[in-house]
Amino acid sequence: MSHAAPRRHFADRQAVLDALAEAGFVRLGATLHAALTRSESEGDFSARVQDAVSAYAHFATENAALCELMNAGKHHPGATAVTQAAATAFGQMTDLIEEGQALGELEQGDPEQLGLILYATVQGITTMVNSGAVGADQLDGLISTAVTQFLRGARPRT
Amino acid sequence: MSHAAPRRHFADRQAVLDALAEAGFVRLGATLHAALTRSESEGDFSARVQDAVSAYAHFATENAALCELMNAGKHHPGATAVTQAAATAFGQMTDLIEEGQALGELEQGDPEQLGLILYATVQGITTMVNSGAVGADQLDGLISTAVTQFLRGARPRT
DNA sequence: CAACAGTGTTGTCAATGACAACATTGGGTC
DNA sequence: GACCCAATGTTGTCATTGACAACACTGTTG
Repeated sequence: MSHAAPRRHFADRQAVLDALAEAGFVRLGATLHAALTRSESEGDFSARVQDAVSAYAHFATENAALCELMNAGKHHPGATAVTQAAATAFGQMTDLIEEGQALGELEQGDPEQLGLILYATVQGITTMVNSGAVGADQLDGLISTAVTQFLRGARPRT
Repeated sequence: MSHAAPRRHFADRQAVLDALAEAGFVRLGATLHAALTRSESEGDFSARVQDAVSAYAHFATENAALCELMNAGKHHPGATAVTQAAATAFGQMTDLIEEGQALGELEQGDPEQLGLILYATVQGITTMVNSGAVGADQLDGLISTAVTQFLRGARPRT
């Protein structure tokens, strides 16, 4: 391969990064899907959330650079493929929240907002692990505590 | 100024970024301090947390590029100044958590871990706002909901 | 004064992202 | 089968950028 060959397939550097980010979101979506399918009719709701979030967290720490790309959001304006892949992955979070609401485990309210908060929490934790601000050995404990507290905090008031 | 002048003061590009990140953490620390001092003996604990977190969130969205630098963690190995400035800023979160524990508003447990989760949540939300994944108009609502749920989720079990 | 530390200046280098011009190839059309 | 065209790859060049060396100026200090 010559140094200029990629130009045939990608307009510029950013296009390459966009494609990588898109692929990353697809893989992340698949990872989440696998985690959610695995625990489908087994385990209670909180275990399902723990599994999904844990899967996300490990994906994020095992693909640190990729995740940086994904959440950097420096995509080409109009890079719909990236946005769409992200939305698909994220949609599973929203679905999970709706599931919890239907089960009476989570309070009513915009599922997107709840999902966003959970997603953001995981993302924040993994970012700190990836940046070295927090030791990787703390990841599982943090995630588990965060999810537990999220579930408690979003539980319907009796 | 000539193009090479900065080299007299910074070993390389990364050193410049490190210095910027450090200054950012100092400013963030000051912002947090101001928010916490302002509400010192006025308003209940949850209002104090809301204020502090809101201050952080706005700092992060108004200084998006700076915050990216700060949490990127690509600092020179041994850039203690950055790490220390970050710890100072972060320490205020921990202090606030301890305050809540003393007031009986938060459950006992490692205050660092609780603070980390709160910090990470805010960080995750602001990252998504900064990347455009979430509209800036949703920031306040998300932060407020997140803090409320955090406080509920970390409340001592009666 | 003389030496020196601190700072600024010019000039150059290697790496990198972007680009143009040309070559190869394989499938489709007449 | 001859021809054409689109897809892909190649070489070469350019501007930008981070890094660096060599030299110049200035103020302080012995």
